[in-house]
Amino acid sequence: MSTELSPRATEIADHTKQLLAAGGYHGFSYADVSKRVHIGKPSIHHHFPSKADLVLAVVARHREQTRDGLAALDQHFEDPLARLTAYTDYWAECIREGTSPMCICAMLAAESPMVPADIADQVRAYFQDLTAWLVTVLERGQATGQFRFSGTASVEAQTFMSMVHGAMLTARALNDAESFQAISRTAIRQLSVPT
Amino acid sequence: MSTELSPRATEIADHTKQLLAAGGYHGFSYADVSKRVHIGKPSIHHHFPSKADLVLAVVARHREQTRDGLAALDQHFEDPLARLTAYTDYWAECIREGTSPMCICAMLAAESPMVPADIADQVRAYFQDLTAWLVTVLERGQATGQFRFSGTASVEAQTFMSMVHGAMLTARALNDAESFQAISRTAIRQLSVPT
DNA sequence: AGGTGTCAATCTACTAGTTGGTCGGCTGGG
DNA sequence: CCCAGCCGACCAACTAGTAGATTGACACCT
Repeated sequence: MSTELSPRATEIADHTKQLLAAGGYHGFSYADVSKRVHIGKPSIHHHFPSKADLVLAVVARHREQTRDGLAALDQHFEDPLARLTAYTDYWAECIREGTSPMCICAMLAAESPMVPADIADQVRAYFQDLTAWLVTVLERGQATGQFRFSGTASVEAQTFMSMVHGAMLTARALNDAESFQAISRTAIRQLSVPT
Repeated sequence: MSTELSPRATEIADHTKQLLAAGGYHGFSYADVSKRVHIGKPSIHHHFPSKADLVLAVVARHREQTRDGLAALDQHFEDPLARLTAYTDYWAECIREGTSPMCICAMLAAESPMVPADIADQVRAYFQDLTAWLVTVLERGQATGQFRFSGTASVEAQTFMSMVHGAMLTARALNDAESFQAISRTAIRQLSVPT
């Protein structure tokens, strides 16, 4: 099911993900990747024929990792509020530590008019996956009476997702990793029924 | 005060802004600009010595335009809720019509680690300007009893701003301009006291 | 056990095209 | 005369991508 990648290919994909998070599709080159992996430039073409192939593989991996991560999160937490908080806390740590300081799909969404179409399709699918998960969390929270919102769960989920991705932009613009956490907490509080 | 630009320089800046909105700093070249303005590539260097100069000028212009736009909006509307709605409606139309389908500062914020430092500084200033304006609107709305929120006005403003920029990403990713409007309305509703 | 074919992985050397940027000269209007 | 505006020609560096040769590990057959 999940496309198996050789160890080297995995290494290349991981470094590409970092470069992608830093500067987007047009912000890195094969030379950048080859320098980081300590490998010749043509060797990268051996593993991933074209740049589009490489980035596509990275995005596909990111979708899998996200799907697995959310599933694991669902197993650890029953409570909808705890799930939502765990999700934003995960990103807060990524941003604070500097490991993946930004979601690559948010990055590619911004560039989406200037990116190969099949990559844009994967990015759209990621946004739909994430929205779907948020819908289940929000609906469950509405059922337990922890969340209250007026619109459909779908639009409410899109709003929350937008806030998370926007908070990544804000944290970057202000060069202040902590603001992501503050913004996320506020967004969750807005959904929560006052205790 | 505002850096006067010659007609040609203005034309160049306007086209650059479009290209910037489409693909970000690394997503366009001098050749792209020269093709659109129907002018030689070196002529652009005559008006803006380097790419950094060009983009810096475009961002500075965008800051001015935003400042003027928000001031005009403040004059037209007294009501805080009306101001907030007018602000998101403005962007909703830009996105729907295709004129500036995305805020260039949101774009550059994403790329900010890979962009010349003085441009990143301007982008940060834009985010601070916008936050400051939102703070005044939110505080006024809190005073009139139209808005209710639990955190500080500053964090609440950052949250709203993040939601707007994130909604631009979502609209792009889903390739659905209408979703921006739906998300914005939801965000405003979350702030509003139920009537 | 020894030879042989296959194949992934890597390299050096190269391509054609693009990048941001420079230089010197041509124009037309004040 | 001067000077802003513009252009053709050029540059070094970089872009994604290719060609061809060299490794070394594994499998298969005798």
